[in-house]
Amino acid sequence: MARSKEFDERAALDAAMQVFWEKGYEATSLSDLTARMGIQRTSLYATFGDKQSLFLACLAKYSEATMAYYQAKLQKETTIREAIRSCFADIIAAAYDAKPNRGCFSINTMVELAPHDPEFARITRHNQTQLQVLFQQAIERGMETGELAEKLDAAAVSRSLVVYMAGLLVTLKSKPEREFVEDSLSTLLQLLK
Amino acid sequence: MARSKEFDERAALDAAMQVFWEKGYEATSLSDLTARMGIQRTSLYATFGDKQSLFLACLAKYSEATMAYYQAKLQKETTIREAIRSCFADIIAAAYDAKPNRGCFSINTMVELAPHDPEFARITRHNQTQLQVLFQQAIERGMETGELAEKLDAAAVSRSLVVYMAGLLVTLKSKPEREFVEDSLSTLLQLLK
DNA sequence: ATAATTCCGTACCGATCAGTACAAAAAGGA
DNA sequence: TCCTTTTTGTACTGATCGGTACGGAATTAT
Repeated sequence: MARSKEFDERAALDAAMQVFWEKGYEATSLSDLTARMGIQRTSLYATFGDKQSLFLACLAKYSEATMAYYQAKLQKETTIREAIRSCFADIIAAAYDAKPNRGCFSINTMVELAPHDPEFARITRHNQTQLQVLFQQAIERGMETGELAEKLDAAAVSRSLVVYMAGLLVTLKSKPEREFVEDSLSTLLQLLK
Repeated sequence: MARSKEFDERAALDAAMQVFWEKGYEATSLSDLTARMGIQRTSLYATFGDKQSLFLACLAKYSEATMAYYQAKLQKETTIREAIRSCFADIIAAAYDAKPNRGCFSINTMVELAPHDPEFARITRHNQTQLQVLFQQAIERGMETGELAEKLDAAAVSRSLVVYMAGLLVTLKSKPEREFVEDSLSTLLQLLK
């Protein structure tokens, strides 16, 4: 038999995800990846395939983690309204903490790759839709419990929320005044009344 | 004296803008630029400086044109509400016509360059703010004429609008179902009631 | 210990990148 | 017509890109 791998595949994939998330696809070089992953070029190709395959694996990993995060968050808070507000507030808080501000991996990919590649358009569109469904289900729960008004169109409102979230993630990349995004968020949440 | 330029500087700049708008900064090569601009490499450097200088000139040209477009649009329509709806409706319509979907040059730049370059963060943030002011002024006019409710917070609502617009431009890059974005838009415009 | 098998490190591939040197060509002023 | 000045086209620079060939090192089974 042969020797076994000397590195942790999951850890390496996670490191690659960080690089792609921060720099995007084109701006990330194979040297960037191997340096951060702590493995050699040859090992990378043998384990993850070429650059695009690795990127796809990273994006999938990110999507799963993110969906699990939002699913948990939307069920934990005391009220639906507060849960949703908390999702957006966390995004704002993270943007002013992190350096540099990475935003959302899926949204970044949507901007960089979706327009020229139908496969990436499909994947990122799917991620967006998954998130919208989570919001819709949360809103519907809120309507059932009486927390939210019965007249709400849960599908339409949740669609507004995810479109707005994409806008928030993008806008934060320019480091606007906190007041700017916080005012916009407060206003948006009036849609839940 | 010497010979005069053989090409139209404005036309060349406009051509460069189209390429950068469509492909972004990094993905655009000097060869892409010279091919579309119809000039030689040397002429490009002599006239516009290096790649980044040319990009900045293109972004400035785009911003001026876009602001003029929105300023005119927000004053032309019959009602403020309809004028604003029309701004967003045009974005949606353009996204399904154009191939590929270029979105907004300034927003694209915000995603690609702002996180790693404070100068680009400043420029794109400024563009975003300028647009927000246009919306705010329009809303204030609507409140004065009685078209819109007096209780509106024009600044906060206009901030929501531009954040949402960024989200719309980004979301459209994944070619979602029209229903998706149209539902979200109808819902968002309830903020103007 | 030895053989078999897999991983790892280096060094390289052709292609392309942004940017430039240089000389021929062209145009204006005299 | 001739000289000066600028533009233009070609060909090149060193660097970096994604991807790979290949041999030595390490590890397991025999």
